[in-house]
Amino acid sequence: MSPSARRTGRPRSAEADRAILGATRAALVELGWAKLTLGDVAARAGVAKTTLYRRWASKCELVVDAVAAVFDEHLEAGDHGSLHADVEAAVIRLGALLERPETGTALMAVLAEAMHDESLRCRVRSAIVDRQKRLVTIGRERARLRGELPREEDPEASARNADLVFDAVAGTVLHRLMVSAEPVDPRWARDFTDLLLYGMTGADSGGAAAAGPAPDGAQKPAGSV
Amino acid sequence: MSPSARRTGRPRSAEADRAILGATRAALVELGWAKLTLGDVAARAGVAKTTLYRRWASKCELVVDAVAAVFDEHLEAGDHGSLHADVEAAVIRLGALLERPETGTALMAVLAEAMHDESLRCRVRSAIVDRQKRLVTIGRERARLRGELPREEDPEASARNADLVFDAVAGTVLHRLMVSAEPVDPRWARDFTDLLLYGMTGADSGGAAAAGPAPDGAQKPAGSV
DNA sequence: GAGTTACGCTACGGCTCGTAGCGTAAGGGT
DNA sequence: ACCCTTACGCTACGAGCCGTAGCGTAACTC
Repeated sequence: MSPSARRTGRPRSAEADRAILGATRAALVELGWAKLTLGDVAARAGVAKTTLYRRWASKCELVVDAVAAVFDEHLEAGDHGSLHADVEAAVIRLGALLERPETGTALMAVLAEAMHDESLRCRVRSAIVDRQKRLVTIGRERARLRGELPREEDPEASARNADLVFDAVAGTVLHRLMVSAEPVDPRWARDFTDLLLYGMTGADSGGAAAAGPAPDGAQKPAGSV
Repeated sequence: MSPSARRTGRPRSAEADRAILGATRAALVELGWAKLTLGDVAARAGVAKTTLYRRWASKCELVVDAVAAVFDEHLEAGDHGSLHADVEAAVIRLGALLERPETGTALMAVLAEAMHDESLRCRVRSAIVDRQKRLVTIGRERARLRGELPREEDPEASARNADLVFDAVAGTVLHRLMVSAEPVDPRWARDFTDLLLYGMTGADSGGAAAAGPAPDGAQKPAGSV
């Protein structure tokens, strides 16, 4: 089982892997989850159907890997100077990622199927979720060093809060795109970031100005740079 | 097509409808979306497969209706006395709804499929989303009357904010349950409500501390009843 | 070269799909 | 009561995809 156990024999074609995953994404966009057939994927990828079955046991696992590859390409947690800017950038990045027709569709379908398959759920978690969640932890740590967030003594409470923020960011963006079916444009990203940082009571309707929103987008409170 | 056009002939059995929708939910829990077959649903419901096809053109539409029926049973926007209590109650209610294995699974799968089917997306929207969204509008209106939220002159901005809050509430709860796979328990509901109302800077770790802006809603610590 | 593993190809039983055809049940119109 | 209309249950069917097995060949290690 160890990696060295596979030193002998003909190695698996790495190009076949890439072709299959790419074909999976392409087929997903054209056909959708329900009509996606593994035979079709194999044909698009130019490999035999049996080759595909030798590597992935089910449609779900194949799609998870296909999507995870896209997520991995867009993993970054750059420092944008402030908590507000970091959150806003993460929202934009995640939105752009999920706006790809292949990504959102596949993710939703896989998550639905993972409800009945514990191993699949673990696969999703390790391949996608945990990696994204790390970005939240990093961003919060940076904000704490900047003094934008209070120090937290209790590590367990800190983890709870990180999970909460992650669910809030990822879930809201996902819902915006998948359910409400509206784009994650810059204005929405800013509004949402304001909501996340300052809450409904402080961020609504342009914040301080109850008389009307300030279109010039004057930075709301003192928090930003 | 008018309702009066169907006055003649044998009427459709309302009981068959209920049996089919119930059987769909049951099968969904046991088998999941992928393995759910219409033939199986028909058998469980005690109706002929052809009867099922006469009413629903596809698996998606059937499941949408099956889930929408559950959502309809739990639509309420009771006044809990404060914006905080209203939001918290909505989170709990939505969480309980989506915690049912049939509901969450089905919703995710249907949403995934709706990416490729505009008519299906409309069906989901009118059957589920819009009705839930109305609750947000009602709650915000009540909060405005209480003075918990500022008045909003611009109806377009108000609608934008309502959509944002809806995406935040529904999306975060959905993500918590489907992706993070953790329960919506009372503590989480309270933490999330705090986040929504007072923001990351004000709600974290129970302190209005540090550098964050002081939320004008000073009732936060005493908020939990 | 011998051994090992992956690949492409073909073929197959099994299952589900969605539809068609038929006879029957349950209402409305006169 | 009688027809008309529509829905129902049942059976059967072609079509498509699934997932596997078997075979010969290709690629790489020792």
